[in-house]
Order: sequence, then C-alpha cells, then structure tokens
Amino acid sequence: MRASVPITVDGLKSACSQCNLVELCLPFGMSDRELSRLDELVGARRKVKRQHNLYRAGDSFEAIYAIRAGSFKTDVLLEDGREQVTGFQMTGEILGLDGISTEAHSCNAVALEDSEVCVIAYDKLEQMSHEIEGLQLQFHKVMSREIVRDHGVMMLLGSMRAEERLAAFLLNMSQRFTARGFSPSEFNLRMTREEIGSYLGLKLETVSRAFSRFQEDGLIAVQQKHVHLLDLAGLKRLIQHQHGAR
Amino acid sequence: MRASVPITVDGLKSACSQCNLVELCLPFGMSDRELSRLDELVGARRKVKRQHNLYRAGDSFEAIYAIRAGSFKTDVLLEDGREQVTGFQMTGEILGLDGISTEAHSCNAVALEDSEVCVIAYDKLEQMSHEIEGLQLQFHKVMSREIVRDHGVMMLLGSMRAEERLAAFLLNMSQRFTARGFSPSEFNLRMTREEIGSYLGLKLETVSRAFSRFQEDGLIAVQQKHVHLLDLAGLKRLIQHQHGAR
DNA sequence: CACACCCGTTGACCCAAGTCAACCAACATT
DNA sequence: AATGTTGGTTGACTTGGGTCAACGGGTGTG
Repeated sequence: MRASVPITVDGLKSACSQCNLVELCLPFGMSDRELSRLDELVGARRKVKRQHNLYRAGDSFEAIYAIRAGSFKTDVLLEDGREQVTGFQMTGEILGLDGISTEAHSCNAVALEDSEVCVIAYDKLEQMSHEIEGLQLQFHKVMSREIVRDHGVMMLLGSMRAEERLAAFLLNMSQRFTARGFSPSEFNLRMTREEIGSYLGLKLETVSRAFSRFQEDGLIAVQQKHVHLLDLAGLKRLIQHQHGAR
Repeated sequence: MRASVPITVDGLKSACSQCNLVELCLPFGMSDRELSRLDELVGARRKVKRQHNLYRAGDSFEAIYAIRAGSFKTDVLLEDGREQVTGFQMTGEILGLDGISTEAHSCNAVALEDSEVCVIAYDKLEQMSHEIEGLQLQFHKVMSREIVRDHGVMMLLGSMRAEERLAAFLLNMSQRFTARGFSPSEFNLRMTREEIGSYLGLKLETVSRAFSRFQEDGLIAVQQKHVHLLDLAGLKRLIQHQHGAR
C-alpha cells in the first residue's frame, strides 16, 4: 500500500507570464495581455513526492493541474486489482480533465518522480473562459488533443503487435522530449517496465524482451531506464510495415 | 472503395427546445430560457446514408454533430490499411470533438445505418459559450465524458480477455439502449462482427466464438445482429472475476 | 555503507487468440 | 425465383505473448 496524499501547497504564486513552459501549456497562443490576466487563474503550486497521488479515482473534482516540473502516470483500477495505465504526462501537460464530467475524478494520478503542479481551480477557469477570448479555445484544444491521443492509444492496443507498440511508445517519448528541448534520441524513462507494459497492454517480460530485441537489432541501446535511440527511421519502419503479416 | 460523401443538407431548422433527445444531448441540464437561445446554434440537419462518411480524417474542422437519428462508428486507419474502430455512437451523442485540436478531423465517422445529425458550427458554439452560462459547462462535460469513455476502452483493450471484452461491450450497449428508452436486454446491433472485433482488439472469428460461447452458457441468445441478454448479472460477473487468472 | 528489496533480464513451457479454410445463412440485385 | 455477395459460424492448426521461475544488478533507506 502506498502512503496517502501528503499535500504541500506552498503559497508561491505561479505566474504563467513568467513561465518557460507557455508554448507547451494551457496559455499557448494567447496574447501578452491575455497572459497577464491568466496569472490570476493559477492559484498556487503544489509539490507531489514520487509515488504519491495528486488525486485518486473518486476524489471530488475541484481543479485541473498543469505540470510544472516532474512527471506523472494516470491509471484506472478494476475491482479485481488489475491496473491499466492510461497515460504518462510530462511538463506543460494538463492533468485532471477526466473529473469534469461527473465532478469526481475517474482515475488516479501518481507522480513518477518528485514533481510540482500548478493548481487551476475549475470554477475560476470556467468563469475566466467567458472573459478571455483565447482561453476557451485553448482549453478546448487541450481537451480535444487528449481525445485524439486516446484514439492513438486505442490503435496501439487494438491493432499493433508487441514490438510495434514499444516502438510507437519510444518514438512518442522522443517527440515529447524534443518538444521540451531535450535530445530526441537519448533520455531517461521515469517509469518501470511494468508501468510501460500496463500502458501498452503487455506484460513486463514482453516489454523487457522487446527492449532486448531492439538492442540486438541495433535500433536502440538500453541500460535500465536510460534509452538511446540509434535508428529513429528503423523504429518508424517497424510501425508502418506490419512485417509479420501477410 | 466506398462512395464519397453525398451530403444532404435540408434547410429544416432543428429546434433543441422541441427535441426529445435533450436529456441525452448537449443541451442537458440547461434552463428553458437557455434552451430557446440554443435553437439558434443548431444550423441545419444533415442526412447521412448507411456506409457513407459524415467526415473523414484530414477534413477541415468546421462543426461538431449531434446524432438525431441512426448511429455511427468512428475509426482511424494506419498507413498499411489496418483499421481501429475507436467508438460506436448513438442518438444524442456528439461527433467530431477530435477535430478541435488541430482544426482538422483525425478520424473517420461512418453511418452504420441511414442517419441524421444536427450540425453545430464550432465558431458559433465558441461564441455562444461565452454568453450562455450552462452551455460551456455542458460542452466541457461532453468532452470530459469522452475522455473517461476512452480510458474505459483502454482498460478493455489493455487488461481484459476476449470474453470479458465482449461482455463489457454488450453491457455497455444495453446500458445505452436503456437510456434511450429501449429494452435493456434485447436489441439489434448495427455493426458487423468485424467492426466489433476491431473495436475490441479481436478478430471477427474470436468475436463470433465468444458470442457462441455465451449462448452455450445460457448468458445470451444471439441470432445474427439480434441479441437477447438472458443473464445480465452473469455477464457482469464475467468482467469482475478474471476467472482464468491466478 | 550495507543490506534488502525492487527492478530488469532471460529461459522454458503453455495457452488464448490468430490464421486459414470450408461452409452456410441473409440479403440485395435482377 | 435465381444468383451473387456479404456476413457469420465452426473446425483444425499455429503462434505471439503470457506464465512461471531463477538470477543478478541497482538503488534507496536505515
């Protein structure tokens, strides 16, 4: 059992207008004037320690969260204990959108490392969306992007083979690290093989074997959580031409 | 190859205030005054014939659609031709939310039977959301519900066995037919075994076999697309206790 | 800084679902 | 009513990924 939520709300005002994550986060595409108004919206920051929950399924929904530092996973649990990881989130990405529909969260959000989020009270967001032109549109785009992402995961889970899934996962990570100014080809994963497996609908052994296979084939170099993508094009080819198929 | 979009926009004004689908659709929870304002929003209806596309991946995004009659599937295609059905939609449900993020649709929407939708111009919706209190919230809830639904599908695809997936699918259909005033236990499916299979990440033969198995076990009676659920509780049990597992 | 414990890797074996094929029932077309 | 076509069922066989088990290397905690 994991320890329960040790919330640390420090009073620090988070200013979107000062934040270097603007192009990745909710304020994307907004004017300077709009941006300064947005600073009112983001109430406080909250630190979440590794392995601790930002929220849990069933928690009443009050706010959405923008990741300022660190990373998270979201998962849903079945009564019999089976876990499905529904996503991994990095800086600038928004957590908690699932809660709007029923006013309670429907999944768990767990920090993969010591992390910090900006708390955006939902009622304030609603209100401010009426006032700030670009905010409403941008918020809709964030939600829509999540829907599109989810469809991609369905494609992955429903129609791809184990190695294709892992290749798609690695390319997706690469792309997101790149967008954050990191190397497209070398990074440290924050999640375990088991979590990757849960996300990809595979067992951890299968994930591990696929990593080894990619290494044998010269596509990547892995050591534990450190991944070096040696042949981006090769990985992409893997996804498109369903090789084993006739 | 399917024939291309034969659009039939008839000038008929669709009045939300008159529509019997309000409790299932976008206007849910709005006051009478708000509702009458909403009538301006819904421009026209559009008929879509069976097997025809309401929109295609890549089409520029202009509007979302509320299903007035009939049903649809949405799917995404991989370069190599693999199809993943991402959802089946019934009356009152909203199509096209995927298009907001990039201003182009990212999936295909195909009518499973001759159908009719209400066309809701997105720019008008944006504008009117600023004015009508309840509309913005309701729209956010619709999007959020879609995200939650997608997470459920991921659970299904990532963590369930073939028979569990089909049981979950049948129970979901039952629940949605019930919400529309139809029998919870007897209905006609509008999609083929292959489409069900694609949605559930299974081959059509596996779907067919699972149907037969359920029939042998007295859980359902099937004949072609007609399904009679004989033991709702039994089907639910199937999902929860991952029987084969240790 | 030592010692668990967790995480990752690998091998041997197994089984659920996929593949291939044959056949039949509906339904649409003429 | 005849015929072609599509959709569904079932059987025999194959296989990709799951299961079980053993082991070794990291790393975070006391």
